[in-house]
Amino acid sequence: MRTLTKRVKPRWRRRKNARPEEILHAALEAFADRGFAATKLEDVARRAGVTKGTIYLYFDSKEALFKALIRETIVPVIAQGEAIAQAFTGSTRDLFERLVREYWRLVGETSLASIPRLMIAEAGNFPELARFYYEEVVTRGHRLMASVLERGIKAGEFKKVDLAVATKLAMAPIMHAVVARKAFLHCMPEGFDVVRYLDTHIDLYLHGISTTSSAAARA
Amino acid sequence: MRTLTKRVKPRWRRRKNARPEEILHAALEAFADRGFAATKLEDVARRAGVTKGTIYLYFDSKEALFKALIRETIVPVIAQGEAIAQAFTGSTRDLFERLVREYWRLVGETSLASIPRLMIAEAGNFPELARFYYEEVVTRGHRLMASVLERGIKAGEFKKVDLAVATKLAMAPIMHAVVARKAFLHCMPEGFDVVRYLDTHIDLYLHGISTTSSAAARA
DNA sequence: TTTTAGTTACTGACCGTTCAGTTACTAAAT
DNA sequence: ATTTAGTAACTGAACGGTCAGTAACTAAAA
Repeated sequence: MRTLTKRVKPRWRRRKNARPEEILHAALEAFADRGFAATKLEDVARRAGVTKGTIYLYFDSKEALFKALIRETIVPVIAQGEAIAQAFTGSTRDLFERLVREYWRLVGETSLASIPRLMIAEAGNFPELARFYYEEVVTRGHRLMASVLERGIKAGEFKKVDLAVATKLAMAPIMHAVVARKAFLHCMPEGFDVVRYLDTHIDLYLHGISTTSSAAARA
Repeated sequence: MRTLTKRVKPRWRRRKNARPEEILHAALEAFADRGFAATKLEDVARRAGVTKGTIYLYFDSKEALFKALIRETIVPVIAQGEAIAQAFTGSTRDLFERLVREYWRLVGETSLASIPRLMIAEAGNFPELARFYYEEVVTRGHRLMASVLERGIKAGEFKKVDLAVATKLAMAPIMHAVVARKAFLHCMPEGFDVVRYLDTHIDLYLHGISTTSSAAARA
């Protein structure tokens, strides 16, 4: 007798608020393992549990979706790093280590790790987006790192180095690990001992930049 | 009076031997600034001075063209590095420096610089190719660098370090410079002083790994 | 009932691939 | 030397599959 009044689960629900985030998350996964051009919006939609048309309710185009993805996901991480540096009271060496590890925790070992690789791959196709990313992520990240190095120099912990170069050299091993690991993880039977890699980088870098020759040993 | 016997420049020439290389070169340029999926074979053909159909006389498909590109261009560079290391007689520090600079000369500042970035971008779409590249370029390059480090350790020049990690840390700044520079050069108003960057990396790295604390200064 | 989030079916452009035809070249025959 | 028959490199247009984007419709919510 439940024929007419039967409360079936509706075939879909209206969830205007949740959709954009879900679609972005799905887009991140899809773009991450196929790249921009090779991923189909239908695939993004399926991962997000909607259909293609729905994506167009929230994003103007595939390109707009990609841009939103880059803009919304990665900038907050930089902001968080800046906040950590702002509030930090310990030695600059410890701050350096803290920031490196935090970056790995927030980006390197999460799905966000795909963003730098995506951006590097697609920079040529989206010049304005590349510009935005370079300004708001790369440059801002470098500024943060440079300010840390400067703090160390002012405190007498670090040698007076060329800030621009020293900054790039501090970031490069981390960024390359993020990017290359994402790309080649399947090809590495031996795995990639990231912890040891980061440990050694921090150790070696601090050893190189520190005024005291012995004190680079980690706490 | 040359109307009938006039030697006009022919619309095209038969140049069976030169074509494959020319097409590969065109493909490198095209793929380099658009990525695999986004470049049209028509564009490759135009750059090579032929038409689309001609490409198919020499390559089975777009994918085959891409694979040939990767295989033929980058492997020789590694081989050359191995030859240099084999023949080298000086100090390991000098060998290290020589190899780093040679890699930059042969790859970093040539059109080959696009290959690592391309491979990183497309690894997900071409698993077997990624495997090939990882085996024949990455691993082989790492083996070369590891052998250099081992040489230094045996000679008492270098500390006894974890070879796998130390190798990756030696390569990472170079690789990242190659990849990121290609991607963001347009966005860098300040430019990228590669010479200084490499100098500092060599200096810092050798300083970190050398047994003698002072001798890292370059000749 | 009205509104609107969401679906479904469709379109049109794009591009990899194919192939019939054309042109450059080669060498045998005159 | 000139003609001519034969070959193979190369062209260009057309085909067909794919997919971003759209419009007509449906059902959930208000």
